[in-house]
Amino acid sequence: MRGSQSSSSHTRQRLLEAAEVLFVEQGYDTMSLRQITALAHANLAAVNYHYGGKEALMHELLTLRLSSLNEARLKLLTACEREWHERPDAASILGTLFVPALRLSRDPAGGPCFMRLLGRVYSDPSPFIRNYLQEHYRPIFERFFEAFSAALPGLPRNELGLRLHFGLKALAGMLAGEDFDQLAATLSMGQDIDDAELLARLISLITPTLAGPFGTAEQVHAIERVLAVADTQAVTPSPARTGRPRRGKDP
Amino acid sequence: MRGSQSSSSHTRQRLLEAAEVLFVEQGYDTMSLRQITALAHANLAAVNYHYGGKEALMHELLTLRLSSLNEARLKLLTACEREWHERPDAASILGTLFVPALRLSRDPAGGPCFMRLLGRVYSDPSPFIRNYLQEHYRPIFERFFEAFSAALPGLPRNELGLRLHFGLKALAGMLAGEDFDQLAATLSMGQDIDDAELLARLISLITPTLAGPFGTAEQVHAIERVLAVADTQAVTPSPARTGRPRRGKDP
DNA sequence: CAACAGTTGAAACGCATGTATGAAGCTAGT
DNA sequence: ACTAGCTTCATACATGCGTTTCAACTGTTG
Repeated sequence: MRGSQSSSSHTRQRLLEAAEVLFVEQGYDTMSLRQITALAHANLAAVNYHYGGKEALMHELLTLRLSSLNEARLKLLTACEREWHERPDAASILGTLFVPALRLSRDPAGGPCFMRLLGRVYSDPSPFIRNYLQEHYRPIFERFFEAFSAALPGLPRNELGLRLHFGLKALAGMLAGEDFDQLAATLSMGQDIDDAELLARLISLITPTLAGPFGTAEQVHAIERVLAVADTQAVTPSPARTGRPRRGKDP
Repeated sequence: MRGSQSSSSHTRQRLLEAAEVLFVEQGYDTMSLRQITALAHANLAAVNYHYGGKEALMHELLTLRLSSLNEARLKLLTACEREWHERPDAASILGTLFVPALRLSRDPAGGPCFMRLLGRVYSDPSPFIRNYLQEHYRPIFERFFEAFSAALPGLPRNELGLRLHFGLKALAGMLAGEDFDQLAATLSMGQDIDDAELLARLISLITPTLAGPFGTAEQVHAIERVLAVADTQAVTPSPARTGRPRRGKDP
């Protein structure tokens, strides 16, 4: 009955690996089944045969990479809340988000470029990826949102949502763009620092956005001075663009 | 010779407006010429006839919307540097970036949803949009980079680039996602505040990222505590996924 | 009126994508 | 050996894209 497909079902694995590489480099929409199957030295139909379609393949990849990460995050947050006698502050909560990610990025089980994958996932514009995250990880997002809310009392919930959205989106954009090692190199500035300090520097980019005051008197004053200078400037007259139709393209 | 095409060359205008709406809502790659021409009640071939292609249409739209903005930004920065007797600090420089944008967003000349357009432009993943920004606005980006560098001495240039990339990308992502008025409503928290305070609050989201210290002792300590808890947790055994091939899709 | 440049219209082209089909190849189990 | 089942292969399909073509239409000009 069975036992035959195990011989060369390495194809399944190679397809997954190829998909991971191409997804990290290009994103979901841009990577094509023909690219994937070519990189995996497999036939075009292989993806549909082994997984049932492009989305199913991606679903498998995402589940493989993200489920253990988010499990670890939840466990870590819960453990910190239980073992400590105080509520975790914002920096600690960010730590429970980043520590598991950093560990997986160095674990072969996390894949060859885990951090860039993470960045892609959180910043990919494709509806399918969006929907996957929405469906699978809204509970854990809400869990961490509540933790942040408890750590930052006095911050209205919509304001907190705004700032979280702001800070984490920026982080995802950076991770997607460049290798994490490169980011780490910039953050460590050539010195040899340990994980705690590295993560602390990364977190220091976000915490001020979360906890910082908004609209200090100094800042308001600075803007008022700029506004005053802007008022002195004449209103730029719109150049009245008048374009003519032209056939074809002009090389 | 002429005079005939002016009768119903409103088509050109309508195409531009439709492209703007669809670009703001979907981005460059996702919006199709068929959508644009349908929304503009024009023929499919109209874009190629009037502009020469999709990219040329977009080029016209971007130039129309962005050239005056960046002109105003440069003028304002230069004016502030000249009129003041001190170098502008980071908040003021951010002000010279945001004040012209805020004005244009309230000026009919800026288009119906200027802020969202701005967000889209700066966060669109399409190579064409990227390339347009790179080619047309690198000088002004470098101009402002130097200004920030002067305002934040002691910050290495690559570290500054990292933080600017971080903060401005996050801002663009937010503007693209939701209407600016909605953002303003959240920032003002229902109260009635003037432009200076509104912009100050917006800027307060970014300045701490730019000027803040990185890796304080407190933060390092917080991370070390999280790392300690993480070490106590057993390494999660990977659930050994064994999937079987399945033909077709399962609805 | 007739000729003409500008504009619109409907249809097709070439290309790339994800998916489906059916024959051929291969590897066991009897 | 041979048959059954899993896997691969080449190929075709339907769809959507940007672009092109050319005929029909429009309003002005000589």
